[in-house]
Amino acid sequence: MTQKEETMLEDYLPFFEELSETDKEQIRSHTRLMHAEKGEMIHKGNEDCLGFLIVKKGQFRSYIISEEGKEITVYRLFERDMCLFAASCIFRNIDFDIWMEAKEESDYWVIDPGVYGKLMETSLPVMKYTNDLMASRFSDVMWTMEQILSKSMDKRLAAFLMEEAENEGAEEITLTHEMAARELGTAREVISRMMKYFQQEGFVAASRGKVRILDKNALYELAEGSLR
Amino acid sequence: MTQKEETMLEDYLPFFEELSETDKEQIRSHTRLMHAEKGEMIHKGNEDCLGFLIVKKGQFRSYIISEEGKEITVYRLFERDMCLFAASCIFRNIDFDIWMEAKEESDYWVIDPGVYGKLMETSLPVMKYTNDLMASRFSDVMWTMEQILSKSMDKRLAAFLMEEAENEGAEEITLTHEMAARELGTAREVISRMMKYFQQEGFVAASRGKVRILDKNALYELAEGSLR
DNA sequence: CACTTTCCGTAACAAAGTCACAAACCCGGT
DNA sequence: ACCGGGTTTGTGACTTTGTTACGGAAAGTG
Repeated sequence: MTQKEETMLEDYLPFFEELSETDKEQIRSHTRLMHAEKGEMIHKGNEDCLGFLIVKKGQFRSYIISEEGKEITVYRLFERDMCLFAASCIFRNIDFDIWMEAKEESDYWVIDPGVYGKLMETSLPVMKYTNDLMASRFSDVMWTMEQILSKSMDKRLAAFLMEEAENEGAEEITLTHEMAARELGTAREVISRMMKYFQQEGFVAASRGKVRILDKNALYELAEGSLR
Repeated sequence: MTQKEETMLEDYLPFFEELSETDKEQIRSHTRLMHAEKGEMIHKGNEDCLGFLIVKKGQFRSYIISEEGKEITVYRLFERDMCLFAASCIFRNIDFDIWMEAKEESDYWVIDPGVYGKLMETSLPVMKYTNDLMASRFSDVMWTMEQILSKSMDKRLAAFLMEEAENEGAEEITLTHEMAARELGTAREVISRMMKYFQQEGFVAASRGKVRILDKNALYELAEGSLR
């Protein structure tokens, strides 16, 4: 790892300055900078215990998956976001499996779970930060839960399309019906039907694997209350 | 608060022995023993900041509620369980509203949120315990999410009925269709339809506000994979 | 008992999920 | 350019779940 990268890692960790010099060194020497291609899975349920994760560049989606293979995204990670659940082995009370996939080409740091765990057990600022992070993800999941509970699929899809356009910084987004279904925890056919409706109404134009947003306002009105 | 109650509170808090004498005294003097009648709501979304909660006796359900009034239970609290979310004001990253209701006549302690918050900020064991607790509730919620995502309503209802029977320690449980619907996040009519089916199949016998389990094995088979 | 409230049953319809299959599209190889 | 195989989308038929709108039965109250 180069000096430049080290410096940046420190910037990304809010508690870094509060650590002792030995702890800082521990982190520096047990952090890997990694790279993921678009679509690459970096964490698969309980198959591994990767470590504490910091997004340097790019975007990830965290999702759960049922035995039958049905997926739903529970939260997203963007630049500077961090996640504990790829290191669930260091938390004895966590017994769910989460999957993580790069939404685009991404760079991320991984702090060794053993090192982070030990640090957490001995440093109040780190433990506090960990707690804040957990609370933050908790809120994400609760938000998702509320959406599932109370919003109809057309509203959720409209919100999702707007977010994707926002993320990509373009009117046209790269997205198959299958992908949207996985995000929202529904079936591909349901998305197809709604896309057909959205097209008929002139909200979007679609071609294979692409969706172009035509009427932002109409989608916005539909999505009302489902936007973060 | 009598000597006897104080002694018991200490038994319920795993980190108590690790505290300084002044911190112990802080907790002792800022904890109230409270009582709730069956059906009583002890926490309503963001209306209050009750404090850190410890169940002494009884049972609570924590649920979320949509704008339209649709509810779903996200986790339960039993004897010795604790909960942070009635003190969400001390966590800046928590921005969801949770409601809590006594499922039966219950006794519980409430530690003042300010005192708990301060203690947490200064004591590593308390912060660690808080973190464990958060992780534990997180797991509960993720479990609920998976159920919603992948289990059909009949399986979820079967599982719920068996749990209720387990909790009450009896074959006959006190439960209206409305109550079951609120637990599972569905509509009363859906429960009615399924109860009718369960009765026709001879799984249960029902009368107004009561359900008696007749065929435990059949329900168990249905519920397979939806039992905690 | 009459009256009110709560609980349950049900029909009719809408939304969403499942299953099955076919058509359209894209890409690489010839 | 054409062919072939994989991927993506379209669609119909059907099931399950959610919604709306009732009415009636059961329990509680004065």
